[in-house]
Amino acid sequence: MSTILDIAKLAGVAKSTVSRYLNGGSVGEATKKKIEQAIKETGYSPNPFAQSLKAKKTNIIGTIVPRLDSYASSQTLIGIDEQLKKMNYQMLISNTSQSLEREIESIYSFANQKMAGIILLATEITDQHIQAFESVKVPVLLIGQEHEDFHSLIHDDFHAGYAMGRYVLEKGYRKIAYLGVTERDISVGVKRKQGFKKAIQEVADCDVRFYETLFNIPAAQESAKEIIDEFQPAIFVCATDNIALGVLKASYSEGITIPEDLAVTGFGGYDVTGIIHPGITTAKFFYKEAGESAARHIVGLVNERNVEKLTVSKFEIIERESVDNLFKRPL
Amino acid sequence: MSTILDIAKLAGVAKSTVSRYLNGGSVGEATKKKIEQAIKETGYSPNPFAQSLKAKKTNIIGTIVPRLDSYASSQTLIGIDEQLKKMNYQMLISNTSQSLEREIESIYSFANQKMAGIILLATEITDQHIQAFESVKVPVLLIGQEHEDFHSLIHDDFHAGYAMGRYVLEKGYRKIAYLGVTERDISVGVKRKQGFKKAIQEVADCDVRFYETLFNIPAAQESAKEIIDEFQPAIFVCATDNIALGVLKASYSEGITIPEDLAVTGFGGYDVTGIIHPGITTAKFFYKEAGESAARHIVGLVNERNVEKLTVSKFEIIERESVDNLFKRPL
DNA sequence: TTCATATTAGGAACCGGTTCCATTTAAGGA
DNA sequence: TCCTTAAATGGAACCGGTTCCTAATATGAA
Repeated sequence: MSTILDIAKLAGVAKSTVSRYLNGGSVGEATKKKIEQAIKETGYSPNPFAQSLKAKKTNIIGTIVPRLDSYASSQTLIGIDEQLKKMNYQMLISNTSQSLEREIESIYSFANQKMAGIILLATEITDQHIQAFESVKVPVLLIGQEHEDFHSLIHDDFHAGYAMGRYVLEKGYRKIAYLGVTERDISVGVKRKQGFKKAIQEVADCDVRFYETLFNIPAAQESAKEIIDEFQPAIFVCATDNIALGVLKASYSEGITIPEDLAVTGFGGYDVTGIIHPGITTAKFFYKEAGESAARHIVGLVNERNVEKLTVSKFEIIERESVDNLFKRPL
Repeated sequence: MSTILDIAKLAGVAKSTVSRYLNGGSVGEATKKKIEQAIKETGYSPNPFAQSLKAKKTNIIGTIVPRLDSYASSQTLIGIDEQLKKMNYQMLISNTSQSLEREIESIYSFANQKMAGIILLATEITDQHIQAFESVKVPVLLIGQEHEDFHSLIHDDFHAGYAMGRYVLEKGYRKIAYLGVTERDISVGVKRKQGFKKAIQEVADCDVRFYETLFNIPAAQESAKEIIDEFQPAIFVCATDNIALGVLKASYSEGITIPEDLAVTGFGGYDVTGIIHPGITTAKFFYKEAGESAARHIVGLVNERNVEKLTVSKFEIIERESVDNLFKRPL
């Protein structure tokens, strides 16, 4: 591997001149030619460590993600990555396997590695997170959770919840099981439910019960089975698509047909909800677009441009076969 | 951020002594104490760029992946990542969005960034790949494709194909559509088919036709529709789970019931094949375990230990509802 | 006590860039 | 033609570590 000094010697100039050439300083035409020639001959390319050492900063955005094997994560990462590439930044992924402790470690580790900025695909913001973000002097952007102290990009969980509530009511459903998750997850556990509740409160005669389960399919399946036995809802409104899939599995094993005997909705817009049969009605979020937007934001922050503190990403209700129109049913 | 010089001053020693302390050289007891104390006070942690600049090497394994949003990719990445962490290495992901050109770029870029080793989740090995690997002096490991010049870890596509063939025949199917992919993908397009063919050749009276489609679900759905019209197979043996999902969609829209009117099998063992109803019979590969194994291999190569050139990862046939037992059907 | 040999510690060079500063050269104005 | 000013270039210091070499100190054997 050749160094800047090799180029300098080959071109017969000082290495400072080569450096200036590379970084757009003032260099004469004749010298430019010689340096270009030397670089072409050797295939020289600067050592990024030497550059970062001096600059005390990289052009890398560290991205902390709780898991790699989720539709939301991978789509978001793809969006971030593609947009960063366009802006000549790199993305470095740290997968924490849903360990909050590893999240904290990653923050410090990214700071130590002189990342230009940090994006956190957040599930829960603890005091430790806040302390870590404040002690490292690196720009930070949260995705998926909102926090007053930091820049964040969230999905419109509240309005998605509201729209889903309206949708379900308009289809004629009144006996509803809302299958949510822990309230420690503000976006998924609180906001979606609040939006949904608001829609419910606007009509009378609703029999709605609220339940809580975990994020994974088997847990949701188990919960659904119990709820079906005790409450016999006409519809499950699930806080995530995975939970909806759990409900689907439960209904298969109970011999309940969808949507005739039981309707189901989800949140997320995961690919799988459209692949399976019946397709699941869901509130689709635009993860990839959100990732792209996040990339632009963090680069804005890195370059100390003015960036809105809170950005809200859109959603869309996708109608599929898992919900029937009760008003159109033959009597 | 404090530097090694700050620590040296605080402890009243030379910075070379601090460096020796950090790297396990000979340091007296009293000095050790002082340095420990200074490090604790400042929270010092070495600048990785300065270290890498001198060492001309990092402890990072660059991993090139054609896409992030596939079950196989994400599981493999998780396996690599977890194992590397255990061995005190880091993983850096480069997503190429299925562009071969970007794959080549990534190889050179990783070399330039002094990666200790490179793992490529390969789909196709071109001359450009070979040239790139040979010109950078970095250890390389291929996953998913085999090449005589490089170390590789592959799934046992041939035997999985054979086992799937045997399975299908044992269930009594004889009118079979094999829905494969391009032969440029040796593992998926050639090996699986060859294994399957071998099984077929062992029995008489088989009516098997071979088709080719793309990797994505809509394309597979389209192909399946045509094949159903022209050939009316009793079963689709699909080269990937995604293709099997396409067949499923096609049969829904054609009003064909699975497995009564048409059976389907896949390869891969994607989560979704077990979530949906009917579940898809598939040859499951152990992506995460393969990733872990790959991590151990590349680290072995980096440390110039002797590593087998070719490793074959296991598979398992998972029986689900998408295939019937024709021999047990009532007449 | 003296000499040989380990241990321990410090100083300086080096890794490969960037940047500041001083000097030379060229160009333009008077 | 001479002087001022701008452009082009080289030299040296610096970023924060590691490592080699040498010197000082301690240890143990004779």
